Amino acid sequence: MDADRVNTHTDARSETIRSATLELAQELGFAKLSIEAVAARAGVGKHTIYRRWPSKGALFLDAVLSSHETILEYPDTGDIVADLREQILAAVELLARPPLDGLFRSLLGEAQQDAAISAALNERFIAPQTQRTIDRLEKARDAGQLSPDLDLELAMSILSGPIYFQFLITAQPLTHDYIDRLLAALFAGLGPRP
Amino acid sequence: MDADRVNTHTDARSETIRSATLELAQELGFAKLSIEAVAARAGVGKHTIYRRWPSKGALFLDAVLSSHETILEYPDTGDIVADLREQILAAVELLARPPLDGLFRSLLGEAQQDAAISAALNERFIAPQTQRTIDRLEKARDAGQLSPDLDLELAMSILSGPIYFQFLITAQPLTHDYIDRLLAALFAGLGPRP
DNA sequence: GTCAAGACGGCACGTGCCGTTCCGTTACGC
DNA sequence: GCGTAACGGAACGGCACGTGCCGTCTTGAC
Repeated sequence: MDADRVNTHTDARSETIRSATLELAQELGFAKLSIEAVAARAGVGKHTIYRRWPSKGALFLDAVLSSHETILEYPDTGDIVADLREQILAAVELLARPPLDGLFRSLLGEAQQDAAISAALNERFIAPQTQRTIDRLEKARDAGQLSPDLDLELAMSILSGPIYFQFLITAQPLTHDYIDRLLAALFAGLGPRP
Repeated sequence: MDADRVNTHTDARSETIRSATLELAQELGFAKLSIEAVAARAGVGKHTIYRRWPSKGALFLDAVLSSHETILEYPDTGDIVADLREQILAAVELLARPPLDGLFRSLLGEAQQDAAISAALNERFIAPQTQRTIDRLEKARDAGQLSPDLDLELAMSILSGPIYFQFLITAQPLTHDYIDRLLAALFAGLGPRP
């Protein structure tokens, strides 16, 4: 993707703007966030913002993702279920709990209405996260812990989908217990055990 | 939920407004939709719209959901996998393909930023749909086609989650083949077969 | 050391839509 | 036939948009 579509500059002024954006987003929510308010809070002209980011959505995405580059690495203890559980819990604790939950939800919402945001979100967050999961699943498959003919991209959807569904669609709480029951059901399969 | 939160009036004028809303949403997308334009298209004063719906989002939700009351009923042939497959395909064909896909995506996006929309969407669409799935799953469990200790709400998340994930997050196409592979993997389970 | 070029903060502008108010007209219940 | 309520339409103040135009400050080439 075009590197200019979303600003990733590291100069101090860009950092100030990102901080002001995050502050205001926490205070007002994404919907009521305005470029004018960000400029005022950051002590910066509006031009300086428009020169760096093409839209409010792009600025917001960059601010949110830059603030937590934490790579949510995958543990590898050799036990795929335990490792998936740990990684999912870490992601849920970070993204589906205060203070980030509202911002992350807004980000996913905005991506539904702006193709550029959707693409940038995929490139900077979803795709890398997906790839790490697939890499870990591949090791597990090689170790005989997964069905040998399992499509790993499909497995990724199966693992992530119910979490996002709970987060975005039904707005039910993502408890540790839910994740344990989810993993158990997925590995056992829906059908009756012979 | 408060019945006034989302208008469901059936008078002719409300219907005209809903139609104008859908037309403009198709032409411009939800983001560029405005109450002023809807009022002009419908030949109606803005007050007449504000009297019926509290926000652009509420009007949009009502317009989209009212236009397709199609209840996406569940077939019951006795074969749970075949029935799930058919119902999922019907839902995907209706909501994830033109002309409704963009509108449905916008609706889910808006729900992430407006709690009232989220609640109304759940009440009018998500919850009923969920309940129909659970009812069908219960029959299947009683017939011994599902693991007897399966949590049916969890099963609902497991079935729907990957579809929504593909639709909202990765923006990958929802092919028939994908759905077949999804169902196969879910019923077989992720773990190795003994 | 000088100086041109560019980025900057600040201010103002025209535009579009918001949600509300007012006005004169129409439709309907009693 | 009369009063009430909803109506279409126009106008309102307000806000944020994105874009100009200032005068200042920074920076790098020579």
